[in-house]
Amino acid sequence: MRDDGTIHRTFVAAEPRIEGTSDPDVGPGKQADPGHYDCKVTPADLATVIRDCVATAVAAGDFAGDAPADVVVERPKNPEHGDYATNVALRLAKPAGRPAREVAELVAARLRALDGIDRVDVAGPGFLNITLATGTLGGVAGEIVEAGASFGIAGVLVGQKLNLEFVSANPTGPVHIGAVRWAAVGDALARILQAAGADVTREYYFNDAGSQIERFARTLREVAHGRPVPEDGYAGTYIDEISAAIVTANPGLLERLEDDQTEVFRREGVELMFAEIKGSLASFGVHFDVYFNERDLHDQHKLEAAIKRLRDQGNVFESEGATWLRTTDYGDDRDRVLARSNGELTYFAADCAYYLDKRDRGFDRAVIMLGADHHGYIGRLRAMATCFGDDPDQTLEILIGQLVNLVRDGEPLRMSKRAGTVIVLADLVDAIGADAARYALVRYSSDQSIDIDLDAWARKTNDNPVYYVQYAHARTRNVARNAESFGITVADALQPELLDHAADAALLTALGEFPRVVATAAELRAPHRIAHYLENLASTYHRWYDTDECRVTPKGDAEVNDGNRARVWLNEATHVVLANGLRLLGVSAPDRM
RNA sequence: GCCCCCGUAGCUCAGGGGAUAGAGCACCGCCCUCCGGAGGCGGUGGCGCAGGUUCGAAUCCUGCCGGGGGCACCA
Repeated sequence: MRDDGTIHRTFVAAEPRIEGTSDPDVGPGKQADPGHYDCKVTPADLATVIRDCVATAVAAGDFAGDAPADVVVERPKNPEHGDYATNVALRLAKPAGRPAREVAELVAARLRALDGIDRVDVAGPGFLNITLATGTLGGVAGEIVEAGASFGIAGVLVGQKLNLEFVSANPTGPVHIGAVRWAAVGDALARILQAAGADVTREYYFNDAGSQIERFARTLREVAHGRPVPEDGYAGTYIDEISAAIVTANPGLLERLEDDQTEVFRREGVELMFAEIKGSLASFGVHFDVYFNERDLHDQHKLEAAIKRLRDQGNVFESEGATWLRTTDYGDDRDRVLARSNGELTYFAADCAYYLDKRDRGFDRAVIMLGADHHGYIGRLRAMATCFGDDPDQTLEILIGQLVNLVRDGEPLRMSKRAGTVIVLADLVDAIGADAARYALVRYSSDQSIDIDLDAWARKTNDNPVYYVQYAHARTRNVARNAESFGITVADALQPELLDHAADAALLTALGEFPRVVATAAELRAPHRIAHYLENLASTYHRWYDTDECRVTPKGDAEVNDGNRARVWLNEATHVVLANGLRLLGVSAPDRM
């Protein structure tokens, strides 16, 4: 018997909850007996129910100990192990001072008394394998269809006000491939965090001050005059285009004083570059709530204010004519310069001011996504937060993602700024489309460095995961269209007990996992978990679709029956979850392909 | 030298302490009188090495070995 292709996620009841009990005033530890449960068990609150059962057993003196802080309920890999399984008894055995299987039997006895649970078996070292009553599981389809777009919304992060900073590419060139991963992952993560209940602000830090901008401006000016690109300048066709555009828009510009010219090229060059960056991100489906200008920090003297604040905290010192922050007191491997000996404020000083500004804007936590080449920033940023008097474990979270390479014809694409062969966001979208690009970039753990094979992701075949998932969604819509022509729709009430085939159960339990997958993806900042879940769900759906007993429309010239009418709900529920999941990844869910 | 990430099937990757470690691709054998075969069913095949913690380790800790990236009064 092969695995049903689905994943096994967990339910965790971390907070004591008493929903699902008959008396809201009776806490878990006070229930007299399990008969108090007069409402039906549903998969969604199974963890809570088990937790309460354990508490009841303890209160009744079945065994000693406390209900564990979290009860883990998972979908067993092996279908013979029931619909759900829990290891509570294994965790309870030690404090109870009794064999795990004995404890398991005591908990099982109480679970069996509950309405909605068909069977509870004790297996292996003391696992509880729970089989839900047919109608209990089938009801999931109704809950999902009813919840629609809001199915999957979890509350694990409610009350958290997060600032999520990502991309933040310098406006001295188009968004290059290295930053594109963060555009895709950052945006997906923002969606997932919001689905988990967090208040999320997407922010782009726009480095429009500093020497790299001056180099950019000088390059534009030199190119306009037909002179060679400066040694430390930028190259690429975009430079020629922007330079020419500025000259056209400003007649007589090249006759003005050099410094005046530079200022015009700087201001308008940054403006044009930024418009292009925003445009390419928009074509990628990525939008920011805040574009934060570094220049504003300078103009409003926030760097000086931040340094004063740090000085007041006693963490600033002068040495060799420069002003330093003593970050080594808080784990950094060297102290950091805030103001150089020539009086110029450093980029790090701007980082300090920017962090302080985020905190002053009321964010509980600044989440910053950086490429692996910036991992050295972690130490100094955390130390800086500590220097401000914050606890960086609470207020600062730096997510490091590994690098991405593009591959074509099995060969890595070598990129050279000088040769103008830089691959930018727009090129990637042109090559494989926004859907495939986003999916390819979020499908892998950010801890993993990845090669994106342009040929593979451009293919419209089943070795392309994004098409596999999208096809499954399109298939749900096609089935719905066919069903409608038979008059089979979700307008008819669901009879959950008719969803009684093993394939129905496999699909229902997979669908029911979605909220937990969203919660886990949010907590672990791991969008790729959504992608893997969707691929497994698509597989489970296809298998269900190919099961003759689970047809939505009648086979041949058979009459429409209640089984068909029940299964259109399951088909619809699958559509809802696939669409919701794809939306979290910023990938479209087509009705037809 | 120090720091970060990775090492799981031939390949690309999942597996936040639990039962027989999963999927896709590739390879072999099947399934279109049947809601879209862009699909499904079956088979072959794996945790870098060595210790440690634990009732239980791919998962946590230490050390080694391999691969990738980083260590500015640059931005």
